[in-house]
Amino acid sequence: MAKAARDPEERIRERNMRLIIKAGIEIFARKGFDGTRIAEIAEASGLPKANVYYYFSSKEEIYRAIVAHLIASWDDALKYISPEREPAEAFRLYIRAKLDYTRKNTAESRLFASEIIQGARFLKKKDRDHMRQVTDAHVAVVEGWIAAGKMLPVDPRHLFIMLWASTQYYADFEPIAADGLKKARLKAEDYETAAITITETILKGILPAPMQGS
Amino acid sequence: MAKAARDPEERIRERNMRLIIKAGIEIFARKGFDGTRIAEIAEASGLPKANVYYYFSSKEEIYRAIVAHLIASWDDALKYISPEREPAEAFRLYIRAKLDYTRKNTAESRLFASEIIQGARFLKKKDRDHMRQVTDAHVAVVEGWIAAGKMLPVDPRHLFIMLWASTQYYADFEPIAADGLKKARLKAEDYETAAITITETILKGILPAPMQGS
DNA sequence: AGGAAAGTTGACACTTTGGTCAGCTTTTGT
DNA sequence: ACAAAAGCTGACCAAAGTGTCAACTTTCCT
Repeated sequence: MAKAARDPEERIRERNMRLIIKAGIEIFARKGFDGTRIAEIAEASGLPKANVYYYFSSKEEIYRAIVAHLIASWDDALKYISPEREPAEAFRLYIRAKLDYTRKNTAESRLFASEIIQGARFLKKKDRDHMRQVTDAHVAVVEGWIAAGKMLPVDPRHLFIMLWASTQYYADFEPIAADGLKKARLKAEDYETAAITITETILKGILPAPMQGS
Repeated sequence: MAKAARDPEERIRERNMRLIIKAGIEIFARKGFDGTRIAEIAEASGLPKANVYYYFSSKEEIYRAIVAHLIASWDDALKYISPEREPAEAFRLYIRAKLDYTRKNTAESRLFASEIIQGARFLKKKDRDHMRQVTDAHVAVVEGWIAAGKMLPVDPRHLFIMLWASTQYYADFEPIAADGLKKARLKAEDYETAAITITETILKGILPAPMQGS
């Protein structure tokens, strides 16, 4: 009897939890875990504080729910790095996808950055293992390409770090990026130019020089 | 009479302020502005809380003192990007200097990152203008190199962002960088490999292909 | 030596915060 | 229609936070 549940039309719960999570992402991203007040999340989601506590039993629970959700998106862009593809195409797509994600999910990206800077206190070992595994798999693909002579011998792990760094910077450090580009705020076209610059530069850096005898 | 001061041997004041600032950098970096408690800074610096308030009248004053100090170091590595140098040499030195700084001043680097992610609330207009000016000057140098055919036509502003991003990532996001490299913690040698990979990749990406007639 | 300036600090006042709860209203299945 | 389940919330703590202060000790200059 403890199991019985009300499946159909569980809309209220869903909607309110979504509101809370959404507000939480925004505020946790800007204030970090310790700096975030639940009252603020409540206000931002238009619910009384006690109502927030009706759905989540603590601040940590809200935060964990969000972080857990973020991990899932780690893999998404990496899927383009697959052995059947040519390296040039693969990296081109990867860079675009990553920039696209950060542009459209600025708050999530910042929240993740914030969590890491603050010492990755809420990243469970399981999550980190998962990320490591995914990375390992893609490192292997790159090593394959290098062995096949399709890429210059670059350290694949540092290469991935360069890509993560370059693609996240625009969203995570927008004030600095915008200042650097002499814009008030970043727009889609800036991300477009970024994609082109990063792609061209990195590709020239890792692909064998074209038309060259041995 | 308000001017009279005790110049010689003002050691106590200096020493205690240094202790407070040092502890503050560490804790602000990890917790952000809102997340930091003064009691924590007091404990970390070995002083009673009331003594901290004897030197600084508020949390914000400590924070501002630290941020102001950080701005000064923004220029340091950029000095290598100077017109008399060859681009290859300039970028090589710049990348090394920046990585070196972040490795040796991890907490400062993270504090700065944290401040930006949290919306650059305490970066004064004056500071941002200064950073912008410094950037502009170096963009001009790169444009000069491009005009002289010493570099491929890259968007200089996005290029600088790539460099900032790649060189800061290791310190700011150490947990992820370490996982990516399959290490428990980053050591000097990892920064060394990073310097090599970044330098080689970027240089190939921005320098004209060697030995090529038109 | 001795008085003034600088430094120190436990205790206190006041505010904010995370989290609880009892009782209310709404929704839902029958 | 109606009772049970789900949802809602104002009012309330205890704990933790920021900042103050009056009284004490140390350091410094002459």
